[in-house]
Parts: sequence; structure tokens; C-alpha cells
Amino acid sequence: MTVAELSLLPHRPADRHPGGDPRSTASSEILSTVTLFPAGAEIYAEGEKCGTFYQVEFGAVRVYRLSVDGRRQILAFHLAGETFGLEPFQTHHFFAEATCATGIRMRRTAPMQDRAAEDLLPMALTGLVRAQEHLLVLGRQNSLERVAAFLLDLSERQGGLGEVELPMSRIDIADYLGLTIETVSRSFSKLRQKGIIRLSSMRSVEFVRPQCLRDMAAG
Amino acid sequence: MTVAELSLLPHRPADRHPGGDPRSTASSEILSTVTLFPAGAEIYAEGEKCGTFYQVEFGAVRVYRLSVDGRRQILAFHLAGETFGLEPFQTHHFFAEATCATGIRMRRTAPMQDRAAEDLLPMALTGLVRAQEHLLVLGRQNSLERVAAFLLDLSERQGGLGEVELPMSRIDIADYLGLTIETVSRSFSKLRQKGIIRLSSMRSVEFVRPQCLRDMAAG
DNA sequence: CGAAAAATTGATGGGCGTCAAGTCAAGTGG
DNA sequence: CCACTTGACTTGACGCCCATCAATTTTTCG
Repeated sequence: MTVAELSLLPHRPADRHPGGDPRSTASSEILSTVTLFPAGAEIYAEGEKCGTFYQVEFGAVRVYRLSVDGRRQILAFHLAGETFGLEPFQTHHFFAEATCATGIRMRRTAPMQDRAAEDLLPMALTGLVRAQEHLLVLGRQNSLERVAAFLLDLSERQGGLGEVELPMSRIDIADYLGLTIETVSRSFSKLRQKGIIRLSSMRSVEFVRPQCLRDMAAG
Repeated sequence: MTVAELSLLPHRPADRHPGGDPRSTASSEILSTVTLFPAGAEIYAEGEKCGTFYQVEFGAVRVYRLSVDGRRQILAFHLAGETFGLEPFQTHHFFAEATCATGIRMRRTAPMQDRAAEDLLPMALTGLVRAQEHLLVLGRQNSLERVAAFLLDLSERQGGLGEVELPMSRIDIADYLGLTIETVSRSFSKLRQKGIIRLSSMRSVEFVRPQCLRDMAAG
């Protein structure tokens, strides 16, 4: 996969200035380059050297590992506005790929300097909390509960409105929830048939009865 | 459950001096109290205020959460020599209990001071790595693979010899691996029948064919 | 030794994986 | 604009793994 590069102002999709040259502005130190990754493009691979932080500008990223027989477990999705790339080793133990057309701001880290630890801790803790929540889902919930919990999690991270955009395929969702795409699909259908959600499009879910979802996800 | 307190020198079981008064020795700042928790005793509970670090002297600890309908998911075991208690909120979101007779050294943390962050990061990262490994197991492995991975993990953390002491019940193992005690028991039996392990006692597992275990756990 | 808890073993059923076919959406070229 | 292709998603049929229920054995501990 090829990768296009373009210079952008920091942060929000609305802030993008594809025409200008943002490097010439006053606040030059917080500026950086945003790279565009098409769906499926690799951001980093298992075995590569660590040392870069990534911030998602738009789109989404999957971080996963493969077992020897090809089974894939997605450990985390990273959505617009979120930061990732911290791993406690010299080399990456995971793969990171864009799940759809995704813009990513990359920042090379000073290799383990003094100030760094303070920035790192919140990042590590966020990852830890997410992983722990994820463990509860994988360990003890059935397929419907998993999908409900997933939709709610996405919704909260997108701002908590009654509509969720799914920036990833069913396969990605399945590999995140420890299910198959068929089971994920059936779960969506069941939620739809029960009038709990509505699928305005393939990748857009509307919460018709949000409390129902919450009750299910609570397990 | 009641809790007995006794003063001890730091770290290893062999270091214990239940008779003397270790506080009067020269290296007084690293001294602290070791509390003895009988099997099942609560160390902290969901909702309690954070602010203490714990180091396991001997025995083991389970950290878990309950869902509304009573299902329990154990997120982590902490064995002799390991440290725990870090949670990124003001109050605990989990329960911590001794899985067997357990000695724990407790150290109250300066509430978020400067130096603290540096000590915290390795702890957070260890937790993160463990949680991620655990996610792979819960997401994609069958019961035999889970038990194999669990035994190997315990073995490594105990020094990597061909014998593992299980400082927890089958129920604890089941709730850690997202299985039932029956399935855990059957998995042990199957591994035993295949000549891969031997159960020298209820809570002591000998690796007869370690490579077999590793092949299974690799998934 | 006797009671209670823990662990094992067996029988049965359900949920989810697997295999397979069908539907839908998006893109391409004529 | 429409036939065709391709990939993603959905739906159905079937089987297996593991949960559930139940009985028995083993271990622990008073």
C-alpha cells in the first residue's frame, strides 16, 4: 500500500488547511506532518523499532497480533483524537493498520528522556483501563452483550450522541470481540429486529433504545 | 475475615523475623509492615479510596470485578514478589483478595507527587502487557490452550522451573480464564492423560513435556 | 473420624463456529 | 446507462465445544 503525505495544522478535521503551508505560522513547535493512510495500510509492524507517537486526526486504527495459525486478535481501536504507539519494549510487539482512510499525525519521541515519563503515564493508564474493560467483555459476555458493549464504547468515545459511525469492517469488530463475522452480523440483526438499534447505513448505527443497550452491556 | 498483622523485614519469605523488632535497624526507611491475609480475605474493595501500594511477600492475590448478575472476571493474579494497587482513579474499581494465606507489605503513596510518576510507569506498563497477553488468550484460545498458557505464565513468574505451585483454587483459575471449574478440571485431566503434565498434588503441577505445553499455548 | 468444601467425572443442551449460499454495495468498462 | 466483477455483509444449516445440571470422589479441617 502506498501512503500520501500532506502538511496540516494540528488536531481536528475542521482545522485542516490542505492548501497553505502551516509550518510558517507562529506556533511552530506543535506543528507536525499528517500522513494519510488508505484503508488497510500498515502504520507499524511487529518487530519494528518503537519511538514514535501517533495521533489519529480522522479515521481509525486497529492494533492487533496474529497467532501462529493465523488467528487475529485486535487489542484496541484508536479513533479520531486519540493517541497511541506506546509499547514498553524497544520493538513493537503488535501490528497497527488503518481500518479505513485515516489521517495520522506522527511525533518522534525523545528516546526515554526525563520529561517523557510524565506524558507517558496517562497514556499507559488509558490503555490499561481499556484493556481491563475489554477483558471483562471477552471473559464473561455472550455475543449480544459484546456487540452492545462495543457500540456503547464507540459511542462514548465519539461524543455520546445517539448515533455511532463504525470506522471499521465487521471482520475488524469480530476480531476485536473474539467472535466471527457471522456472529457479529447476526448480533446486529438481532438488535435491529428487537428495535434497539437502526442501521441507517452499513457503517452507521442509530440507538433507538439506548437504555436497552446499556442493560445488555452491563452483563 | 480477620487480619493478623506482624512486623517483618523486607522482601523474601526467608527474610522474615517474626520475633524481633525490625524498625530499630539501620535501613529504617525501606522497612514496613507485612500484613497476613488468610485465604479469601479482602485487601481492598471496589469504591474504596486508592493510595496504597502492595507487595506480595508470599501467597497470591486476585484482582477482579463482578457484573450485576454475579459473574466474576479475575483480571490479574499477583504472586510473591510482585507489586500491585495502581489504579488510575481516586477510588478502586476492583476487588482485591488473597487467594490463599498471603503476606502483603503495604506502602502508602504520597498522593501524586513529583517522583511518583517514575515509579508508577513500569508498574502501569507491566499491567498493560499482562492485560494484553490475557486478551489474546480470552479472545482466541480454546479451553486447553487457555489452561496451557496459564500454567506457562505462572511457571515463568515463579522462576521457570518444571514445576508450578498453584496458589489459587480451580474456581479462581476458571474465573481468570473465562471458563467454568468443570472445564478447567477437564482440561487438567486431559493434559494429565496425554502425559503432558503430572499433578503431584492438588496444587502442584509438574511439566512432563514442557514443549508440548508451549506448542498448545502458542495457539 | 465426620462434615463441609473442593475437585472430578458424566450426561445433556445451547451458543457460537464452520461451511455454504445468497444478497447487497461499489467500482469498472463497454 | 447497464452488464459484470469484486468484496462486504447477511442468512441458513449443521456440528462441536463448553456451560449447565447432577452425582460421586477426594481433600481439607474441625
